[in-house]
Amino acid sequence: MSKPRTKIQQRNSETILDAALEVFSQHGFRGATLDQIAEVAGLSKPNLLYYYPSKEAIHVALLSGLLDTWLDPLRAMDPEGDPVEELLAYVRRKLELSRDFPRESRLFANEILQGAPRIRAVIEGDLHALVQEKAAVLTRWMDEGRIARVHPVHLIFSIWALTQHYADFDVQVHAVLGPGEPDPYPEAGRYLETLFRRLLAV
Amino acid sequence: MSKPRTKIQQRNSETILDAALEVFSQHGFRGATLDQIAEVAGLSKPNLLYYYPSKEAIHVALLSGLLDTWLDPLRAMDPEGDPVEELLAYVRRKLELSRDFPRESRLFANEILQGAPRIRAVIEGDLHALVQEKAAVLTRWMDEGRIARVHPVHLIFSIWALTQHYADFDVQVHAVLGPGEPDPYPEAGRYLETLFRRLLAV
DNA sequence: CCTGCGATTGACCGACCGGTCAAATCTTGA
DNA sequence: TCAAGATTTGACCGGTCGGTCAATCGCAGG
Repeated sequence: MSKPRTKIQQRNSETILDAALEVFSQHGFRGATLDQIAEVAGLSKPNLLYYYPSKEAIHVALLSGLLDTWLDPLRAMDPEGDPVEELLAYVRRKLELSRDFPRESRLFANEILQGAPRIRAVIEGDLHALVQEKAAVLTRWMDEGRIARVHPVHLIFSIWALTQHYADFDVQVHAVLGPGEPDPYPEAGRYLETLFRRLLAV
Repeated sequence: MSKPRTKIQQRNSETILDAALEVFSQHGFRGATLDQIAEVAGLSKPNLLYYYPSKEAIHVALLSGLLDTWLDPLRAMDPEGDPVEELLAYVRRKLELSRDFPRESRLFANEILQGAPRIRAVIEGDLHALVQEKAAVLTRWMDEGRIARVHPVHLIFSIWALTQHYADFDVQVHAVLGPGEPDPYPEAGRYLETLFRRLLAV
């Protein structure tokens, strides 16, 4: 768990992780090769393995570093704030993550698609607990009549699904919209705001 | 394009495609191996290549066979039917596809995630045309005041995202819900019906 | 200048990959 | 029955994979 010490170690470790993110998110774990990652990173393959003991170690480092960032917006949902605004802020922040970090989203999607072999424990542990905690907050808001009553966990699922879709299925989104509209995110933001406002209105 | 002729060819071709679906949907194209597929199919590797000329040919056969099935529910949306009921029927049918054919959904997700290298042409052609056609129908319905005005293509995206989520992220869904509720689909169906009824209500 | 250690790499290894091929086996119809 | 074609497979090939290792490079401190 100790962080890199020298400047060179710091820099190369980050370079490798960034290159690995690029390659893993595009080809999946088994589809990615160390040679590809090394080439993108501008390093030799043995040099990669000087900083990380194995291909899997790079992947794990990437995933564990990512999970916190990914869950932060949900953690930030304030139980004492205005329910609709808190939820919409979460939707907005999550959509921004898709727009600004599509590679991270796809890396995560790849991992889950393949049965989450390397992060199942975290998903069944931390993620499960966090969602259940926030679902309780949502249920309280519904009990207080501040948002409409829907299944709280499926509400969270729908936020994930709708926002991540724009990163994970980027190619499809652009192909279906056609070459006319290059950036779908502004319209997506408006659409999702409408959707959740109407869903949650009491 | 000619279909298998003898009974044996028919049976083995299907066996291979089913095994390939199992393996490709779980590991992606590059992550899957012919040996794995052969083992699942109960055939030898050279025997696989007697029926399909290459690994890629199996994958393409799978994808092209799948796309029609996948798009049929959207085609079935009747421009002369009741707007809300037509849309909800589409949502329901799409959710049933996720429940009954999760491997197909994951295969498709894998392909799109990796940039759709093998079906980009179809996506930019047939799929684009079909969605634009149906978007025009939705726009007409909005003009007639029969459903609320939202961006029609993003409406279709949201149906895809919300329904496919339950197949593609199956592991996450089950982990987050916990071992208590084994089948999320009934609740998902109710949730999505509520969501789209409220979104579309005029 | 040298010395010592962190950083880097060319060459290589065994395993596995997609695919080939000749030979063997099975099925069918005259 | 039996020849001919369809089907099946063990053995194998060249290439690529993740990973190793000894040798080298480069730089900071004395």
